[in-house]
Amino acid sequence: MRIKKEFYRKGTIEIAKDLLGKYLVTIIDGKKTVGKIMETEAYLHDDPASHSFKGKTKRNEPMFMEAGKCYVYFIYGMYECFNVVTNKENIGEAVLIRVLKPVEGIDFMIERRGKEKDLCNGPGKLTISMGISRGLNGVDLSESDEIFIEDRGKFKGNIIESKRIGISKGANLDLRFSITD
DNA sequence: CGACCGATTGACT
DNA sequence: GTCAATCGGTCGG
Repeated sequence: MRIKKEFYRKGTIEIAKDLLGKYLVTIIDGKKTVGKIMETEAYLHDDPASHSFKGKTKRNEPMFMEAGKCYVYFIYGMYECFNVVTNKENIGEAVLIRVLKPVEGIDFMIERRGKEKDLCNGPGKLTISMGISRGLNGVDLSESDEIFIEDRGKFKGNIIESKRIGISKGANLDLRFSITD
């Protein structure tokens, strides 16, 4: 069932861990796709690597909205990355979804990606496969019919903590969380 | 206004 | 392993 608003009212790191094993669902253009969340990364307000570090701007404004909203940003001129906004309004924190395991609508993912491999194993890839774009910025995950997260229960396993990758600024804190299948 | 650069990816050595 | 692609946000003049 769909995760309720209360889920997002916890600490950012706790949410980053709790999102593992949950299912991200999008219904864009009537095409339903579902992916199991396999890897996340936490971005905190006092973190030099976070977009929110230097305060609110036009770009990162969704990060400062209430918990449970979407933050989608455009990066490197060609990719978009999907985040779940956390913490209270006016505190810019979020959890980046890095890796999904395709579960439903795989044909739609292949159609959007134009290839059959590597559909969701990276933050820029999963947004393409799931049909996520900047138009979803500020959308509430507990209310939208286009994008939401489901808890299908049953996940049990070890959470692996590791250093974040692909960033130049900031300490290599253990803010990256993943599970195996 | 111009210059720089990024929470990435894919192609290539 | 290396590196170019590509463009909106941000910052300095």
